[in-house]
Parts: sequence; structure tokens; C-alpha cells
Amino acid sequence: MMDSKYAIGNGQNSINKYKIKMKPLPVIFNNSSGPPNAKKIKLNDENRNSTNGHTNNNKPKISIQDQRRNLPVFDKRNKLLELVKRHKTLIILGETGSGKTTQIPQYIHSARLQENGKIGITQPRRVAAVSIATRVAQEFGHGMTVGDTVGYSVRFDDCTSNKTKIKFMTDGMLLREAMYDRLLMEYTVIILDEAHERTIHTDVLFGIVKKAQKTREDRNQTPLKIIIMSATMDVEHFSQYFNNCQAVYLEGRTYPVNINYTIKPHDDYQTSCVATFFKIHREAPSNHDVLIFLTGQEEIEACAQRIRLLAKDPDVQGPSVKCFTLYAAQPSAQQMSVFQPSPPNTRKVVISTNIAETSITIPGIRYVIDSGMVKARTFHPSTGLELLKVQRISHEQAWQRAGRAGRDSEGHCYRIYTRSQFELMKKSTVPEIRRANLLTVSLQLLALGVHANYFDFLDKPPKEATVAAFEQLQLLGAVDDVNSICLTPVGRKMAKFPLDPRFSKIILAAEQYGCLQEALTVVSLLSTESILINPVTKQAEAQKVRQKFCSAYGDLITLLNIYREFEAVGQNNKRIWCHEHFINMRNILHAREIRNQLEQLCKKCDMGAMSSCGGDLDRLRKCLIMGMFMNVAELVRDHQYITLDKKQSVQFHPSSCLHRQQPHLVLFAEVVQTNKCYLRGLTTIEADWLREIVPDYMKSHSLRFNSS
DNA sequence: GAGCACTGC
Repeated sequence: MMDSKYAIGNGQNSINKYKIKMKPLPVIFNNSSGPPNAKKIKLNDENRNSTNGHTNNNKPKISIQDQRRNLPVFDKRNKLLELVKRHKTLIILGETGSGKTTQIPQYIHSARLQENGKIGITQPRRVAAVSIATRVAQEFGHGMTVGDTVGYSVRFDDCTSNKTKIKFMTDGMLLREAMYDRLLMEYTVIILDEAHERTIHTDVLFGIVKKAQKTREDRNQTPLKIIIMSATMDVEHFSQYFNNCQAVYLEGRTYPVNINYTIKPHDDYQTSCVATFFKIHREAPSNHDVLIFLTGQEEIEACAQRIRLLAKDPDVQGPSVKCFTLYAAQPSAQQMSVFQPSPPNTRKVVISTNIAETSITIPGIRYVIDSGMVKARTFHPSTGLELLKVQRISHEQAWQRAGRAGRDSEGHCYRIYTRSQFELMKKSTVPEIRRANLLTVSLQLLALGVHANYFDFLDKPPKEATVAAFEQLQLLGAVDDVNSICLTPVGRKMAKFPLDPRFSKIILAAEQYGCLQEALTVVSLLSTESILINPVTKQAEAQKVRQKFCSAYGDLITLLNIYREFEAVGQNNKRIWCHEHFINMRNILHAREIRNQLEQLCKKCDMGAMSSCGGDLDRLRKCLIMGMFMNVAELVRDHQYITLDKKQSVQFHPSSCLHRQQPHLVLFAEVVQTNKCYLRGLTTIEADWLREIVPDYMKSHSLRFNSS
């Protein structure tokens, strides 16, 4: 695959940034036993099935029904069904490998506990929803294909029919369904799986299903059963929230993992990871694979380069080394390569971000090296700034990482931190709802009839975050005032779009500006990852060949130009065109898919003709102001801008096509803080337009310089 | 003249 956003392979650029110590000093560990409450589970080496479709091929083949009977959950079948029958809400704590996700929906179905309704099971990730549904359909019976009794529903892919009784879906999908029917009458059983991950969607669903259950009960409607499935974390918290409901524990099938801590702290955790790898490499049999957790792409590529170099050193003992990297920005084909079994007498080492913590399971890992660090996004409601920061992981994450070594057999985990550093880490990861921008959630909740301030959250988000969100909703015209519990007609339409409310507003405004085609394109492009590829080695070339698309009006119009050209190219030439122009084919196709969905939603909202402004881009730029007027920056002195809203000092990001220019006013799509505060996704606008389009906002946010 | 972890509708 060539559609990578980054140049991957020789990594020459990254390597120069890190000093290579050819012989890193050894890292010394004490050897301590596993987690304090580690349960030593008897080894039982047969037929583990995995939910991600990567089954172990060197095990003897046994029938699919025998595999089901061998799962730990099988023995508890009757007990579980009894509990599900007896309790309207049940928490199931299941360890990895218990089989809970694939089996429990089938048990419920075969006992007909769902009666005439459906069983809905949510997952935080699309791939999980699809692959689990496919697996369960296979198990379910002969000739059964996914989409019959067992189906799934994820964005852009609804594989259900009127026969579907067991429906796997993403948590975001169920949330969207709730906006059309807040009582979720389609379902008699709802299972929220992976609840411990606490995605923003699952957190909102906790409140939605709890309220739906209560309302249906009060109105004497068909009852709703709720099942919360989670790893073994903080049962009390969940149980209290669901009126002290019953919790049941399911044993898993994992193997003991020996935990090692360093004797002293290591600030240069990257070098220590490399050194630890070679310590393992010297001692362990060659078929024992190693997984290293680091924080980001650049760090991972640099570390891979060091390992590859050192492995060639004649002084280094041990088998040959096959080194893989793993992070989300990679093309999927490259991600898949980590599943290749290593050839004989070769050690496989995978260096990964936290994508390997939950999203991707690599079989055969015996050793985990945990740097103890993660890169995480934090949102500051007071400034509206998002900050991407390397920080320490939580205990939950540390155990999750360690567990990756114990999926196929007994394993080892080397933690590049001391026991006392570990004790200082946070017990659990702060749930997303407590560190995210709440604009979208607040709008969604209003569409469900609740004000975020009064919503029954499992964990309440910070007050400032909801205050900031409601101020913006009011400015966008979605509510009449910040305490309103109902949406304006505009707000109701905005909630129908699966977008940031600011972008929904742009689409709604496009009707009046006569630029719906262009607005849909720009918003779709803003809703995906970047379509531009900037390989480190061919950066100048990429910029030169794309020069013809650059607009003096800024980045968003430039993106529009690229998209228009992409659509004008014949179907058979698109791939080659993308390659020639350093455009990410996967991402631009994804933008097109989103654009189609948004266009359908416009028709549902009776938005009339698909108007186009053609070459009159002023209309589009004015339309963008309707949704993004809180994102205006004004030039104050040489290349220095301040935001109109929070008076932040900011600069244009060097990747912007306006980087060397100094327009008086710009709209920006986002502000990211790294070394400095940078604006990205720029569009130039006129002062007069602001006064004309958002006069009230401009009264409270006056410009320093009034000339254009 | 810099560099972005991970999801989802």
C-alpha cells in the first residue's frame, strides 16, 4: 500500500534526532511476582479462540461447538441465565478469554429471554463489532451468515435484516438510534460491553439505558434488561450507579505474567526499552516474541531503527531479529504485517503505541516491555485548547499492557519504572467524558431531552466544560439560552448530523448562501484525517506538485480545489492521480463516503436543491463564518495573531498554505499547542463580513484594527 | 518552518 500519510521505511530523518548509543547500559530489574491479586489460573492450552479473527493455526482443529463448550463461561451458563432472568440489571465482570462477549448473547437468545425484542450489544470499536458478529453468526448454526439472526450495525455498514435478533453495534451507533427513539423499544436486552473503557459514548449510554428502563417500567411497557460487561475494575462504582445491582464474576483464561520493576528510575525510557529488549533477546528462546509499548510514531520508528542496527552488531548474541512497528497512522496493510508468524530461529519484536493495548491483539507475545508512558490529549475548557502530552499511564493500563504477555502462555512483563513509581501512578485512567470538549455531547443530550447539567452521569464532567459548551451552543443558535432544556429548530437539525455542531451549522447555513455542494465537501474533509501526504524525504516535491491547488483564501479552499480535481479525474485514474499528487487515497475516499451520508441527511432535512457557488467563493467563506466565528484570529504584529474569543496569542502552523502571508483576519479549524500555539485549517475573511453576519458576537468581541 | 495517542456517528 502506498497511501500512507508518512514516509515509513528508512526512518533516516527520525534517527538523527536521537542520539544512538550503540551499547545502551543494562537496565536492572528486581524480580517481583505478579499483580497483588493475581489469580493463578491452571494452564489449559486448548482451543483459545480470539475475537479478532486471528486464530492460532498450529493447534489441532476441533469443531466450533466443541470450542464453545471449552470456554470458561460455558460451565456458568445456567447460573448466568438464572441471574439474567431474575435481575433487570446485571454487571458481568469477565476476564480476558472468558468468552462472555460471544457466548452470553447466544445463551440469552437460546433461552428466549429477549422474547419478542432484540438483543443489542455495543462495542467501542467498529472492527470489534463486525468481527464478533461474524464469529457469532458462524457459531450460531449451519449456513447462517451474518445479517440473518445475528447482525451488526456500524456507520456506513448496516448488516441487519428483519430476522436479526442479536445485533452487535458500536456504542456511537446505539447512541444515534437513541436520538430517534430514546426508549430504545427495538430492544428488550441491551448489553454494554467493554464498559471499563469508559468511552464518551458508553458513558452517555449508561444514563440513556438507565432512564429508558425506568420510563418503560413506569409506563408498563415491555421491560428493558441491562447488562454491563466489564473487565474486573471498580465494580462498586458501576453497581452503585445502577441502584446497587447484582454483579457476577467470570473467570477468564489467561496465564500468569511475571512482573519486573527497575531498581532505579530511568528517565531515558526509550534507551532502557532498547537495552531491555536485548537482555531478553540474549536469554529467551527465539520463538518468544516481544511487544514494546512507547508513545508515538516518531519515537517508535527511532527505536525500531536502533534495534535493527544493534541486532546486526556482531557482538550481539541471539537469533536474528524481525522488528515491526505499529501505530494508527499506518496503512492497514502495514498494520497487518505484525500478524506474520516469524520464521524459524528469528525473534519477532513489535514496537507499538497503546493501539496494542486494546485495539489490536497480537498472538504469540511472551514478553512485554512497558515504558510506562502514553501520549494523551487533554482539553482545557477555559482556553478551548487541546494539548497532546506524554504522561504516565494508570495502573489499569499497566495491567492491561502486562496482560498482553499472557494470552497464549505464561509470560513476562518488564516495567521501565520502579515499584515506587508504579505506586505513584493513578489507579485508573480519567474517563474521556471528564477530559473532552462537551459541545457535541451537550447537543446530543438536548436532542434526547436532557440538559447536560441534569444528566445522570456515572462520572460528572467538570462544570466549566459544560458551561463552555452551552455558551457555544447558544452562539450557534442551537439553544435560546444556556439553561434551556429544549433545542431551537436549528438545534434540532444540527443534532441530526454526525458532526461537530460548528460544522453542522455550516451545512445548515449553506442553504441560504447557495453553496451547499462546497460546504458539504469542506466539512467532510475536515471530518477525516488529513488527505495530504507529506513524506519527510519528498516534502518539497509534494508541495510543488500540489502548488496548483493552493488558494490565496487559505487551506480549506485549497482542500476544496483538491477534492474538485479528484472528482474530475476518471474513475480508473484516481489511484495514480492520488499517488502523483501525494494525496491519501484512503482518506479522500472516506471523506467522499461522509459527504454522501451528509448529503442524504440534507435531503431528510428538506434542505432543497444541492446549490453550488461555482467560482463565487466569497459565498462559501461567509458561510464558514456562520459555524466558525468563535474561531477567528486577528493579526496584531509581525506574524503574531490573537484569537478573538479568548485572546490567545497564536501563529499560523508552518504547514498552512498561508504561512508566509499575513492576512488581517482568518478563521481557523483548530488550534494545537505543541512548542507554540499553532492555528491550522485557515480561511481568510473580511472584517465587514463579521459585522454583517454575527453582529451580536462582534459587539462583545471587537477587533483591534477595523480596517480590512 | 513544524511534526498528531486512540476511538466514533
